[in-house]
Amino acid sequence: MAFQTIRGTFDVLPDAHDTGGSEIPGAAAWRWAEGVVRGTMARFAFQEVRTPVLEPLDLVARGVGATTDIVSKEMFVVERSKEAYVLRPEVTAPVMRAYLQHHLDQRGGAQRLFYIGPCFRAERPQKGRFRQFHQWGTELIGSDDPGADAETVANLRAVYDAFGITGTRLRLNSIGDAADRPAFRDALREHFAPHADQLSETSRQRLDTNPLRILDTKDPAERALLDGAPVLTDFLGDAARDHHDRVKTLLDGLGVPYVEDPLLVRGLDYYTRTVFELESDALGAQGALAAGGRYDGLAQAVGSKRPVPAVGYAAGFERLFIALAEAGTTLPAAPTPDVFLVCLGDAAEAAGFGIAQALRQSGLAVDFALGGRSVKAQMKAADRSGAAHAVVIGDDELAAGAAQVRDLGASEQRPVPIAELAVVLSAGPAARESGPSPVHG
RNA sequence: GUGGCUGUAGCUCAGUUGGUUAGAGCGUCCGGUUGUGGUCCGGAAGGUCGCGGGUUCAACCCCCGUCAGCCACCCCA
Repeated sequence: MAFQTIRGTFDVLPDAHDTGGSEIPGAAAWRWAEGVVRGTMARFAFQEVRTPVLEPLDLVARGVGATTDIVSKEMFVVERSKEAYVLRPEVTAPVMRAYLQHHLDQRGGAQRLFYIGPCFRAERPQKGRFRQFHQWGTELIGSDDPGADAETVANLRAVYDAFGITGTRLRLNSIGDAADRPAFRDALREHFAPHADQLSETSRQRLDTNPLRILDTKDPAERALLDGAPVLTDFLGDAARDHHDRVKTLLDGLGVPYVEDPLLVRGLDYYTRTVFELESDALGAQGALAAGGRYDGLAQAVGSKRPVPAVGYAAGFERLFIALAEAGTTLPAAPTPDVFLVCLGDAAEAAGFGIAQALRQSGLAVDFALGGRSVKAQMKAADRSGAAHAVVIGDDELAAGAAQVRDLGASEQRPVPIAELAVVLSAGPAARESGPSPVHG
């Protein structure tokens, strides 16, 4: 085997396969999952946008934040003609870029947008963590109303409900407005400074660059220092506090469950006020299924003259599939043809192409073996294809003008005039459109 | 980026204290007389034992490096 997928990437094949630990669902499962997402988005009146995989490096650096891990060490940078591009590590900054570039505010009102697509981060691969991974997410741009936050969270929950995934926990917090942050940062620094020697090297750096990040440390020793540390909630300005309260009231009214977590912060710089994360205990270290929040500061960070309030979330397909597997959900298998054509001899094979074409034009999915294999081999292939019927054509059938139609399930066959094949075969179980549904168990 | 574990046919795995033609099951292909599958029987193809060095008369087995996967950390979806 000469070439292989590069580290942390994978192929999607007709059937599921695994990379050694992570099960990669087949293409039909991906299509189905994307369809479930699209269905939910439609019900929330979110509309799709598709942005390039390649974006200007500066957009990401300024949008996501230069001190973040993503920008400082996980970007795939592409250089060409002195321009620096990156394979997008997330899609929020690109969508905001598109919103500003195309003046989507001129469509009127807040824009309810969603996306589905690949992202790239040069992290060390693990189960549920790839270098090319796939996300869907929403961006509700142009509204500072708490209702926008509530809609976003409600949408997130609705998607996972549609997938039948239970046992998740939605953590919610407010990190306040940019103006609230300095006082809190100072308070944090004051709190940690005396214990700097007990902090890890990275935390000590963060004390300088981004003290909020120390809050979500998992280091037990550092967690101990969190006792008595200043609480973000106490530093919220009136506007942010009121906003947060109204978001919670709306979610309570909707019956959307969440838990408040004053230690929840986000790794990306653009967040303001509302932040949340959906996690599952079933996923091990990759517990985060989805995360998001409000990012009122992003637009200006990427060059807008006016502030543009917005809120959204991003969710990972790879982790969704792990959660679906944990839930015992059966994913759709590759589609099967309706008919498998078995041709004996050159004349029959020549006629077979015409018959296949006619059946296909009538809407049937038709497969057949190329290259004149033995009847036995062709029948075996027909069986394996999953087709409901095999249509056998040989010299006898051509002479009689009638093919043998074999019901592969019942093992019965009868002659059918070639001209009537399309009608007869279409009369069967032709509910192929919607495809199989997953079974929850 | 750090640490640990793993790496033999398409898949799941065997492979004796290093010993000379590396095996099995499943799968694939062909066949079991002239045109019929899912069972059965027979046969075949398929492996530079992840890759590269080293030790040795001799290495899939030992040593070093490297790549990849997995797990944890970090971080994140």
